[in-house]
Amino acid sequence: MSRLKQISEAVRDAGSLGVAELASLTGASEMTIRRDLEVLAAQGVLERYRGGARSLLLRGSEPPFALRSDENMDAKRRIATVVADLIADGESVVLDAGTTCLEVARLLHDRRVTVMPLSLHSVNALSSSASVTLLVPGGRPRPGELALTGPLALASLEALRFDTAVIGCCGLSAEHGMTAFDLEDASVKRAAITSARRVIAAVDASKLTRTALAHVAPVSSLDAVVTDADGDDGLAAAGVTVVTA
Amino acid sequence: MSRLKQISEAVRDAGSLGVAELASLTGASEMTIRRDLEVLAAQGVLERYRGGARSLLLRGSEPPFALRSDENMDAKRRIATVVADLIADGESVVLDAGTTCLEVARLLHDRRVTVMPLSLHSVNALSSSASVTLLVPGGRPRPGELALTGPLALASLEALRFDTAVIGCCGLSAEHGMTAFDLEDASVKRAAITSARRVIAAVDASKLTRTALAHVAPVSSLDAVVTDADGDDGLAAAGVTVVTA
DNA sequence: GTGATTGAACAACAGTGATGTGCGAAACTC
DNA sequence: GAGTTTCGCACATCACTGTTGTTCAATCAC
Repeated sequence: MSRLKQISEAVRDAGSLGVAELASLTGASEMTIRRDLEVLAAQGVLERYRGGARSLLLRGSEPPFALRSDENMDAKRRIATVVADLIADGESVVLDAGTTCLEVARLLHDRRVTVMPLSLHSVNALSSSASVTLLVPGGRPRPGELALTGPLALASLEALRFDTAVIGCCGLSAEHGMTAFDLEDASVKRAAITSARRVIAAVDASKLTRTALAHVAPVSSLDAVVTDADGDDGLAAAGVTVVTA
Repeated sequence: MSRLKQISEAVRDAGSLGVAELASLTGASEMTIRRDLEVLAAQGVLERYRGGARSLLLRGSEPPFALRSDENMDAKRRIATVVADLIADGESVVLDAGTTCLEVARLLHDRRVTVMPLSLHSVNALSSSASVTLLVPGGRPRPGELALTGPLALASLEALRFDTAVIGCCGLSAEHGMTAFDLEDASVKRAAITSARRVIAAVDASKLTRTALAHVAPVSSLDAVVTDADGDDGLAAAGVTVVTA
């Protein structure tokens, strides 16, 4: 686990922590801790005060993109590989924001497909590709996540129809369906689902036990769920095709 | 001048050149030349054949973004500084693609403004800013340039109204007005001009003697031209405010 | 006022990317 | 098909960048 993540979790669990304590916890020098705290404060994870920092992470929110991006890489890669295999050459795909979908974008780099990513991270991953026809949706990028949201994003999605939507989410269960932490995100995901003929959810197993604030869609609107470990989560019983990577 | 640029010009001037000749010209090893030619071929600058490469640069087109980006940096920076000073805090700005406008984007990074850049390069330059309200237009990024074009881009521009448009161009003269190499680009620039109350052209002096294929707008639609050296180009006589950086 | 905390400057360090060399493989010429 | 050229992979080298730790003067909180 990266030191940044370690600090962010320690501060979140304790509410607030001093620089010296974090230094002895991580084994790094105090100067390094200060620099780390500065980075985390810029990401909105915590708030500096003289001598330490206090957590700003709400219970219902998720840690920022930079801290999630290198977590569970194995699972994400395996899920992304399966998703990429489900996509045929020539297809048009709308690709959700999030770290798992970013892995899918990387795997599509040399494929002959049309892709509209809903986050600038994926746009950047694909912008150097000669084989991908890249479409950028409009919108306002949310800081850190760089997910494109707002009226411009919705308008872009409404103007187009895709073969497949690849959607990540923050929570997925047979009972509550697909849920997201952010209301804006939820409406963009919904628009993406509406504008696609086939919907694939790419979800690591930790999300299958979780439910977030904003409802996106019922499981009945999903054509397939790709995940990394099978739990008895009731999805299959609800009639969804579950693929385990 | 970078070796890449040197190679690209040598091949363009000669039509085609061998690896060995390029190696002795640049002083680099043949292996390095091969790697460079691979890069340039990927950018569409030239075409490899066994033993050498043949130029693909048409006379009427411009060299790709990567080769222009570090040319005339001084002039671009000076122009960009003046342009940034013309923009007041709180303004909404639509920012054209191109290397000069990218410099403007960099200068706006810590300002309190709303910006819609028309190229992904500028989007990336601004996406880490906490003070800029960033709006991404939709569109299809042109390879290399990453300028957003097409119906999605036009729709994004039509949906919004800006205080100021900062436009770069490939040619500008009192007689032919503002011109661009690419037809798609021209229509995006036109839409940007239409959706802004004030139009600033950021143009280095080399463009003032040139005219490109696609007509964008007459000089009468420009409120100010910022350039780096004054020639007797007739712009001032045509009633345009010319600012020399 | 006093002691802890901070941030800037500098040095050491590891990681990354660019370049060159050697060699076997592929391709072109005759 | 033999000989020659060209190619690209693998590895060593080098410069550069980004990270970390140390020192010290300035700043802040009490």
